[in-house]
Amino acid sequence: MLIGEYIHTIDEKNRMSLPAKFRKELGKKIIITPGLGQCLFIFTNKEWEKVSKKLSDSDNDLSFLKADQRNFNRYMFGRAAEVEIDSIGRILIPDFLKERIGLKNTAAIVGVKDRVEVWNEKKWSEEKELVEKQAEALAEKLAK
Amino acid sequence: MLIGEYIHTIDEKNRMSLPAKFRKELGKKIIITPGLGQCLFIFTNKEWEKVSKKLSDSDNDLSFLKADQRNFNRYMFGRAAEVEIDSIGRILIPDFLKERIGLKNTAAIVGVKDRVEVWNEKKWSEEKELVEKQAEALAEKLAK
DNA sequence: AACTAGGTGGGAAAAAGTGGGAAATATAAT
DNA sequence: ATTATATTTCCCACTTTTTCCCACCTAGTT
Repeated sequence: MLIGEYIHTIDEKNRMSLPAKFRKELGKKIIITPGLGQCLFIFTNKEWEKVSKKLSDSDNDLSFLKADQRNFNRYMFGRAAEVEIDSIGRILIPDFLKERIGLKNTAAIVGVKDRVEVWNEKKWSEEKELVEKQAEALAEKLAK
Repeated sequence: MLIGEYIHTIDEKNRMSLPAKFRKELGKKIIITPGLGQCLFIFTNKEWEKVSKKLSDSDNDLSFLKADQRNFNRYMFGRAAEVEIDSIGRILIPDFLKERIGLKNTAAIVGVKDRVEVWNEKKWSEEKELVEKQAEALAEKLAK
């Protein structure tokens, strides 16, 4: 199970090492896509096949005839990347994905059960604060 | 699987190199046609056979009016071109297809599962923004 | 202190992308 | 039919990017 939060560097060559704890589970190749919200999703190959099968109405070879389907597939596949993990556990993050979530020098890498999320470090800490506050409020509400 | 986005040049001879990552899957010959939306579709030979079979099959489930179907087929087949990939991975893009989608010096080449789309770079980034905005709504819609 | 493990950085080699000239083919003009 | 002109194809060369490998740094251990 992929859990925990790590802050890693993205160097000038767009390389980012994956947390050692994640490597075994992620395998040799991963799929990295824009996620919902301001982050990227990293899927294992297996996980991705599940996801993509669901998304792309697989018993319709002509899915491109439907505008909605076309747009969604463009969104999901056009902005995904299949990435190899190198011999020491690093991946390359394509520029177009870096740009999408405003990645610069450092990234927050977060395990979320069966996927990994990649955040701009600052945005991640904001997100955390937000979620914490909501959690506290929720807790109080529940305490009553 | 064809995924990801690449920006390539189209030179004065109408040559455009295909992303190295796509070449294996695309093979030696491809079919390039006007796509739906402001882009071109590139299919592998195999994929094209599937698509064209389905499209021309008169008892398919597309519930087109006959005239509509005729026109659509004219659109898809009449302007499709079979194109060879040269020894270093480039193709020639016919002028009439360039004109159709307003291609100039650079193109966005986008893998969408089992087809490739070619966009005017600027239009592609506009399209991305648009789809991004619609994505959540779309996801919900498709989830149904 | 030396060792190990995880993370970071950099140089050299290889691959990918781009451009341009010459040969081959096609098109047009005389 | 022949020459001239344009277009396409093939090949080579340059530049940039990517990949591969090795070295270093830091923190925790022996």
